[in-house]
Amino acid sequence: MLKFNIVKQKGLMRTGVIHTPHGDIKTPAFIGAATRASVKAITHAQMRELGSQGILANTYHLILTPGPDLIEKAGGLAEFTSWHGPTFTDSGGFQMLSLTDAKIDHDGVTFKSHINGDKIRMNPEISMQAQWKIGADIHMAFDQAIDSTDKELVRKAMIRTHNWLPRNIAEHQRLAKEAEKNGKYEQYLYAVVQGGLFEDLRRESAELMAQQPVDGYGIGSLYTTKTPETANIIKITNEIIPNDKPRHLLGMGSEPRDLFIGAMYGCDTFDCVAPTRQARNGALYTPSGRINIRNAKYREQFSPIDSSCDCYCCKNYTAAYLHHLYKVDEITGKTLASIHNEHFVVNICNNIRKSILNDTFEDYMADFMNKYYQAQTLKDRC
RNA sequence: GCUGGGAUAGCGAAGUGGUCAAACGCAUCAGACUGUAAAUCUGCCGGCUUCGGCCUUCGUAGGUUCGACUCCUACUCCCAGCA
Repeated sequence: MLKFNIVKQKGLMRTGVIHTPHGDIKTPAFIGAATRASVKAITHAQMRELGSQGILANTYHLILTPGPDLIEKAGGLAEFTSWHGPTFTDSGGFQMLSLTDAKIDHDGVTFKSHINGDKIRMNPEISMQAQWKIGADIHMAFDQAIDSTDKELVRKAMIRTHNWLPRNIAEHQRLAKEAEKNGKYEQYLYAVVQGGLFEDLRRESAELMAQQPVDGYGIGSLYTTKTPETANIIKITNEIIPNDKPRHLLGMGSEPRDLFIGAMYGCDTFDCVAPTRQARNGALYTPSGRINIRNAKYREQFSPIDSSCDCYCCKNYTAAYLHHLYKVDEITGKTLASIHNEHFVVNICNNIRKSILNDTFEDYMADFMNKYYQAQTLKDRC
């Protein structure tokens, strides 16, 4: 079983430490999205420097290339990437949503490779086998992600996820025994709760998941706290799943607010592509809100994006220089901006952790929200 | 000086009698971006606007025509070749 120590808890919210074979993760923590075994535009050394505690890669993408066998041969994801720290893999379940031609059946899914059109078959067993070879510390059960307000569709995806869970667990346990025999490091499995934005479905899913012999939980198919039901769904889910296991809020974090709400209702780790993707596209986070570095007003701002920020970008470069790099499409600009955004969200989680320990979470959150979402009403912020 | 080609919005470039404020690309200006098919996508892009339209444009000045970016004349400038 994955070791998870809760250091301090208040209601659902807590701070703790997840002990993985490749190191500890102090929670709450933002895990960098490294879909193809790379946090886009950022080196792993830079990730360490900005304070990241873990990265999350995607099984589907790594099956396509370079293939799980190769990563296994390299010694696993942490070794292969020279990240050396804690790692997660997503099961490939999200690609059922993002790849429009995914054909889903009772056993699994057939994807058409977005690279060369090859048919790629995935199911719980295939995903588990691939994840064990890729060798991240924490695996996600193969589930069906869905983004729909059609309750029947959401229910079907949930039932499918439930049906697949025992297969995920059985295969995971079989592979764990095999690994133990071969002296390979331990790897752990999170079950993924589904049920969309429907409270009754979420309860049903969480109750079923709570009974399972898994190491932790992913909360899937939630996307943004802009949708008012989201916060409550996180809350009721975490009220049901076991308190003593870590919880990962899958893919949610396109708004800093998502992290506060997730942490407030008991999520321990987060991942999202938004900080790096938005950075590449010129949207940078600052304490007073998101900015677009391409905007003409930054042409002559000879001070950092955020002078209170202690990331490598803000310590060394001006907004005017970044603006220029974006205007001429120099890749360094994307790197600097990605470092800044990734640092921003990693830092929020660090501050949340400290504020839980100091009993100042509410103040920190209120202060952050006021500054970041200044133009919005209090209701919008929560 | 002669001959030929050309001059269209910030730039490049379509359009060769009406459906043209004018395709398309770039640039500009702004917006969006979920477990990443995303260094991507969208909008704007002559002026004004109560967003329905109104007004002024296609080197300059005239002309033909119901009607001209499109045809004719002159002029200005650019390019190529020949003197």
